[in-house]
Formats: sequence, C-alpha cells, structure tokens
Amino acid sequence: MTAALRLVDAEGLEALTRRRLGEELGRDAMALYRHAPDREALLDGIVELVLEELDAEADEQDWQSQLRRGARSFRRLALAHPNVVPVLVTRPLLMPLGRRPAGTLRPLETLLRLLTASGFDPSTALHCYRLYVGFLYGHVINELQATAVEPDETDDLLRLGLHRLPAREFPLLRSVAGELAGYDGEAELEMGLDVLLSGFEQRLRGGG
Amino acid sequence: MTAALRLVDAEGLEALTRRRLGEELGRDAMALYRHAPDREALLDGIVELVLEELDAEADEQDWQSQLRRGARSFRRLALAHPNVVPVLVTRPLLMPLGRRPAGTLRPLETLLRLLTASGFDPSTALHCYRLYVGFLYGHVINELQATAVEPDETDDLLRLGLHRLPAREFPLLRSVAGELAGYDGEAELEMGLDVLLSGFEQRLRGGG
DNA sequence: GGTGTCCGTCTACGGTGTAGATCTACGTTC
DNA sequence: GAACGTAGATCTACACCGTAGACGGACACC
Repeated sequence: MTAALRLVDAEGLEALTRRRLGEELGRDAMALYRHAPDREALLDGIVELVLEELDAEADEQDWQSQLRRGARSFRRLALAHPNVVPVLVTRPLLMPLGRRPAGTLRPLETLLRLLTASGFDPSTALHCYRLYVGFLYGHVINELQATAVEPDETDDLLRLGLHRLPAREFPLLRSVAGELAGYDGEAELEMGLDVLLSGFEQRLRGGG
Repeated sequence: MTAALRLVDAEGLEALTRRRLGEELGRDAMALYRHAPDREALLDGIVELVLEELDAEADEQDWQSQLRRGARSFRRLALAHPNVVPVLVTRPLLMPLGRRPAGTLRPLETLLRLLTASGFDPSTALHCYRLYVGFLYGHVINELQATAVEPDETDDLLRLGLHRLPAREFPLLRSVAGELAGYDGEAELEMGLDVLLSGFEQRLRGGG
C-alpha cells in the first residue's frame, strides 16, 4: 500500500496499475489481489494512507486555532502528494459514507467533537464541518491547478499561455497574469480561514 | 459532443468509451478521432458543454446578488449532471490554464469584470474569485457525496451504513445520522454564501 | 502423514486507447 | 462530364489494462 502511494507520487495516477505495482514489489500482479479486491480498493487504501498524515488531534488550543492547524496540515499533505489530490477529492462522490475506510471518517468525528465541545450544537457543527472541508477541497484544487504551459518562459503572459487568448474577449484575465504567476497559496488559505472562521464565530454567538 | 454528454449523464463516466460512443452515434469508433484527438479532449469537450449552461451574464443587480445567482446556477448544473462533476472539478488539476477551452475561461473573465466594476482592485478580485469557485467546488462535492448504502432501509443509521462503525469510536458521527439524512443542499449553499459574501464585503470596505 | 488454508503464480478473456493503412464520398478544377 | 485532392469514415492490429479461474507450493494444525 505504501508502495502504491510511492508509485503514484513518483509517476502519477495512471501509472498505478496492477502489473506495474507488482513489478515494483517483485511479486506477480495477481498477488496484489489477495490484499485489494479491486482497483478501487487500491485507491481507497492510498487515500486512507495519505489521510493518516493529517494532524487533527485535539489539543489545548481554542477551536479556531485547531481548525487553522488542521487546515494547514491538510494543505501541506496535499502539496506533498499532488498526484493523489484528484482521487482524494473525488473519492466521496463514488463511495458511500458508510463504506469508507474508518481512517477517512476519523477526522470527521474529531472535528465534530471539537466543535460541539466548543459550544456548537450538533446540527450547526455538521454544517460548519461541511463548509470547512468543502473550503479545503476547493482551496487545494485551486492551489494545485496547472497554470504554467511554458515553464521556461520568463514573461508571465507567455509562460501561462494567456497570449493565445483574444485580447478583446479576455482583457482582465490577461491583465492579472502577474497576479496569477505570483500566487501565494499559504496567504490565500489564511485569508479563506479568516472569512470562514469569523462566519462560524458569528453563528456560534447566536447569529444563525 | 452532446451525445457524449448524454451518454455520461445516462450511464456514468466509465461508459464513455470510443467504441461505445461510436455505437451510440451509428459511426465507427475511430471516426470520433477526427473531432477529438484524445480521450482527454472528449472530457474537456463535455466540461465545456456543461459549463455553457452556466448563467453568469452580467445584469443590473449588485455584485452580491449576481454572485448568488451564479452560485445557484452552478449548483443546479451540477445536480443536473452529477456524473460530470468528478471531471468538472478535477479538470483544472490536469490541464494548464492557458490550454483550457475558452468556454471554461469565460466565467472567470466575467466575474473579474463584475468584481472590479464593483470596486474591488484586480488583485483582491482574483482572490475572491478563487475563494468563490473553491467554495462552489467544495459545496457540490459535499452535496453529491454518496451517503446511502442501503437506500431501501428506513432507519437512518442503517440506511447510511453507520451501524457498522464502532459506537465507542464514532459516537458523534452516529448521532448526527438524522442530520446527514436530511441534508438540505440549497440551505447549505445559502449559508456558505452568507459567510463568504459578508467576508468579501468586509474586504471591500477596506478591511484587508 | 494427512489435510486445510493461505499466498503466490500462470494462463486466458474481454475491453480499452490508439497508430497506421485503406476505403469512400464529395467539392473543385480543368 | 471527368479527373483529382482531400476530408472523413472504416478496417486491422497492437499493447496494455482489470479480472476470473485453475494451479502449485508452504505452512500450521490435528
């Protein structure tokens, strides 16, 4: 399983094939069948493995600090395994909640405990959890977005390939090329957290 | 291309194969090659086609109402084509911005115009755009998440398959089963928009 | 020693994307 | 009207994929 993750990290998702993985392990491709009945199961295993790196243990800090810490940890993990992100983010769509590996459900339980212990009632805690992970998914997708098409080029417009867009139709998009090139994922995560957490707090104080 | 979308809508993503699509069109599988050089290109085409349904034209309303309208439109479109969502959300990760079909870039340009026309400077407009679409991606992933494992069952805990989780380890998750079952995507979208837009407004008033 | 149970291996099948050659039909040009 | 160029459709073939089912060996236990 860790070998599968290594393979995906090194060569991308489409390199994760039974024969290729078997070769990597010095075993026959069919041997893996004993451990993972499906290709789906392989993907699930990888996701679970990656999610174990998530630092979501409760500590002494207030809930806002803990959510921030979790978010940074998630971002770090996504940056460490960019090739896994597509399936990480897509997995919930294909696998019913009740069948998901326990490892992927644990962060949910942990956050529910944190929020309810901090005064949220279970219902809004769930809403906040959803908003929170939805935001994290969205952020990671944004940050890992492929932008450069000609990495060697020095001019931003050319490097991003935006020069091919008709100037008449996309004036603003072309004008923010520099901004796009200088994207700072960490800052953007914090900005999003500011918005989100202040919204949560307002809701906690009885706003909703 | 519209046939490809119809096929994916009806039978899921994995049904989208050259031979299958050719059969659907009464043509040979290889004929499609003239129109789409890649399977990737097919997926891109579908995404572009779906995104054309997005209602993001400028109108007379203030920017907040317009963002709300766009968000509702995006949600509606995702619900109409649930099978497309995985690739819709994942596409930016695999395709550099400069190579994306113009149709998928137009909403970005439109929103940049809306925001800058409303007083945002280009840099924060871009930040807000990213937060906004990130939020939308996250929301539809949440809403389209597969939950039911035993749809016929009437008891929530059993229907979601949560009864198999150890009660010791997942007490809270099990306790919100009813809440999970009664998920209201529209309400959650509006709640998220409340949080997001008030955050944007604060930033517009010079808060950031 | 017998036996059952893992675990790994082999062979085989259907399905997939795609390359390359070939065939077909139609608009253009003489 | 005839010849031709070309775009589009089709055929054949290849490598690769996931997976089913039969087979073989190692090992623990009775």
